[in-house]
Amino acid sequence: MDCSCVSDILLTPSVPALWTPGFAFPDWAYKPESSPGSRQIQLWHFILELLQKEEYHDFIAWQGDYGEFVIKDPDEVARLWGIRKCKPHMNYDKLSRALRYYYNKRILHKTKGKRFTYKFNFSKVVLVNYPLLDMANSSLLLGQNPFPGAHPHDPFSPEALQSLFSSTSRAPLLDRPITAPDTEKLRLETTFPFLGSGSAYTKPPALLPPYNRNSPFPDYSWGFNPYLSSSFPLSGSKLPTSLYPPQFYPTSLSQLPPPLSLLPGEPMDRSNSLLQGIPQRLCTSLNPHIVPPRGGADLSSIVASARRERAEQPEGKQEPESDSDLEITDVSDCSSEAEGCVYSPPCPVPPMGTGQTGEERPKADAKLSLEKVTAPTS
DNA sequence: ATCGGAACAG
DNA sequence: CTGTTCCGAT
Repeated sequence: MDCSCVSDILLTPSVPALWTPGFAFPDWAYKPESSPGSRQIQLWHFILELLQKEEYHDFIAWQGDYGEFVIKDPDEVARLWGIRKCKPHMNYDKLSRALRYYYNKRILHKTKGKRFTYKFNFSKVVLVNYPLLDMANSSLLLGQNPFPGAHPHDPFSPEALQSLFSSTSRAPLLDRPITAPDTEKLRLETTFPFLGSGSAYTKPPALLPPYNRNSPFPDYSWGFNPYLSSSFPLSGSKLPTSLYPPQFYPTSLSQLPPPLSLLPGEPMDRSNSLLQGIPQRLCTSLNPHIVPPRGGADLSSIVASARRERAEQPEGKQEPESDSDLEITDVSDCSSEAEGCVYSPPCPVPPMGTGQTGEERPKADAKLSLEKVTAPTS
């Protein structure tokens, strides 16, 4: 029998087909690898998604320090994971094993003493996915507080994370799904060699050349560097620049609507202006050469962050081994028929109600008011 | 509960 | 490579 794992949280109504790219996982990030046996969603990614939806807060939720989450219902989470991967016999024991593999990769680590509690290495996972967060971090390094009202010292505060991960707080940015024919995958490894596997930590980030010096890339002052698209020429040097095409950045950060208040049980009105108060000048001051007006990933901050994360490593288990290559892979369902719904713009309405395994509990309730903003016909 | 080795799958 | 499946050890 074929487990119809087509439906999944990713496809539930809580996530609009045109999920706002830019902050959370942009649709292009989910694009399936056009190679046979395209990869499937990764566990950490899946976890992040569960975490992001309130519907699952009974099973898994943020708790404790930033990046820390607790699996309240291991069996349920395992079940969901199993559904997603078409592994009917999945259980927490197995899922946790997979989770443990993340330790060495530093994507996760265990919060000792707390049952079923793990913690994300957001400086690693998030930064590369969330330029804005990175920006926040950057500004912190600059002694500024990008989030007036937010924790001055916690770029990864629960509030920040919540709002960044929450699809319900996502503001529709520029639309235009970047499904450019050549926008295949973007390996972080490619973008951030020092975060990638292989050369991992043996290649100090600090050694990366400044991005304007002898840059192999032309000066695309508007932020989007075509070189980052598909055929990223890694030949000579791998230079990180702006991680995302311009449409992934808000025209003006201050235009972003305030993130919905989330994180039940925690006072967080103050974080309402999380993404609003980011001074636009930061965008330019951080990376004047590459991403002037729209903000973007700042290399130095990422580097700093990566380092900090490293130092953070408790049992200095200097793993010369591969450190995560947080590849953003596709999230299409496990069936080879990923064509059905690739979770991207063309993705129609989640095929629910039909051949569901009946195990899912959609809990439809998303009342997203995300209107599709069609290109601001500039 | 948690960990991590080992074999194995896709 | 990312898990999945087992499993003995702690």
